[in-house]
Amino acid sequence: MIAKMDLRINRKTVPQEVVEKLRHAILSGIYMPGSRLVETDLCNSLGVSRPSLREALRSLQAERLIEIVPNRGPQVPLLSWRDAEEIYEVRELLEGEAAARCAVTIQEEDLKALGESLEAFRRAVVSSNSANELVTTTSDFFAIILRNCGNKIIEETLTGLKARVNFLRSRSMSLPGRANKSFIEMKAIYAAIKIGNAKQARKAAQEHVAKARDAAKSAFLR
Amino acid sequence: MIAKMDLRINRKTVPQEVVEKLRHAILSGIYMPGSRLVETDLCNSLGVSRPSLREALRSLQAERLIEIVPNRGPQVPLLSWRDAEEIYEVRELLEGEAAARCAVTIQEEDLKALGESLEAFRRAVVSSNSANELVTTTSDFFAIILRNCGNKIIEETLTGLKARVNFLRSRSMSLPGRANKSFIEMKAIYAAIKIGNAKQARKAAQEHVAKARDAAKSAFLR
DNA sequence: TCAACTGGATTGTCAGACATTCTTGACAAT
DNA sequence: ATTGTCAAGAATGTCTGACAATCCAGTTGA
Repeated sequence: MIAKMDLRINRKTVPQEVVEKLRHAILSGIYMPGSRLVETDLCNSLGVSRPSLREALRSLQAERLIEIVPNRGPQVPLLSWRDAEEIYEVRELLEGEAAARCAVTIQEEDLKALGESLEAFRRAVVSSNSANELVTTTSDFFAIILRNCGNKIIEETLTGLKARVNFLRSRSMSLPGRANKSFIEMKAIYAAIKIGNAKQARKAAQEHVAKARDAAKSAFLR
Repeated sequence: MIAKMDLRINRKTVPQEVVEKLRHAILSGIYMPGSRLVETDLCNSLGVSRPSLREALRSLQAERLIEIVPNRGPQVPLLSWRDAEEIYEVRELLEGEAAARCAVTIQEEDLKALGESLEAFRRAVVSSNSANELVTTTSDFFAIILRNCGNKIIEETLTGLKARVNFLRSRSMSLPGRANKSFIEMKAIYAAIKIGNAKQARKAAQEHVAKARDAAKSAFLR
């Protein structure tokens, strides 16, 4: 069977590539929160000019992945617990909504992909060798829900929070037992979506976020 | 009485100023949706260099105020009705939440400001000389609610939608009778916040957004 | 009529330069 | 010992100018 071919040619511009590389670097913790990013150094290690780099930095700034203080340059922002709490509050609203919508609109094919990503997460939980694996599979699971919620604004908003959410996930997933509980909650979301029960899907998603927040709180404040 | 002094020194950088000017220009309709923005022209009229301008364009792109197609440059995006609908859906969720939170947390001083901005809107409705006045006063009213909702993410998200929301407002406010209905709805939101009733505030805000969507729909599809 | 081509317009990208501002360490004053 | 002042060095803010890559429209030729 031939997979859907992606005909989009994406010739990436230099700033776009820089954004992706830096985003990945920040997310994987190469640059510690609070640390400053020196333009000249970045230019050298990335092999791009300062104007291109600075365009990329502006994009990352808009994504809240970095802060740019005038005359001090860019730095990776620190995440306070209150910041994290606010993120969970918004997630509870929007991911609940997304799951509910998804339950009614998702197509067979994407439902299958959702099931597979849940299975991938399960495998990551039982093998539990890599914290990173837990985060990416969780992230994939919710990304599929977002793609199928039928509202681009919700999708964009939560995608914009992904960086920080994954950062929080990497902390809470390391708590003993959290990954497994997380799996049970996600299974409930999947089940509700599968039977097309919007109300139940919203509730399950909101509960998951609430539990995730509690876990993150203990991981954060230790 | 001495007003609260703002001690923040805000020395603005060139790109920041460009962002503000272009944002204002786009919002006030100087650049029509779909029209292209030519970098050289913008540089000349703004009196800045291309690198500075391009940094500003990246910020505006992240705000979804412009689209940048590689090798074609920036342009003001067209807003489809589906796009608008999605915005109203998110507003219903987030502005409802914001109003509810605001009802419990707002301080005396800001409540007063909220009342004043409602009064300013009323005056704009009765004089009804300027559509622009209706939009800015409405926008101010909700901006105060957002500032006091206690969640920066919600505030940022809805602020990011402000451009397009105001565009839609300018259309629907021109419908006969809409401005007045809008005032009644906003008065209900204010009343609920004033008595600190979160549930009622959420409901009023959601109802307002729903009505605004209906109005926008008829204005949009005519 | 339609395909191919060509020239101008526009964007993508870089290098280099200089003014401005911040940081830091040293040194003087209280 | 703490505070204040100052200078050097580092980093950012911003511009100019240049050239390659790409797109678009009008022209040419079949």
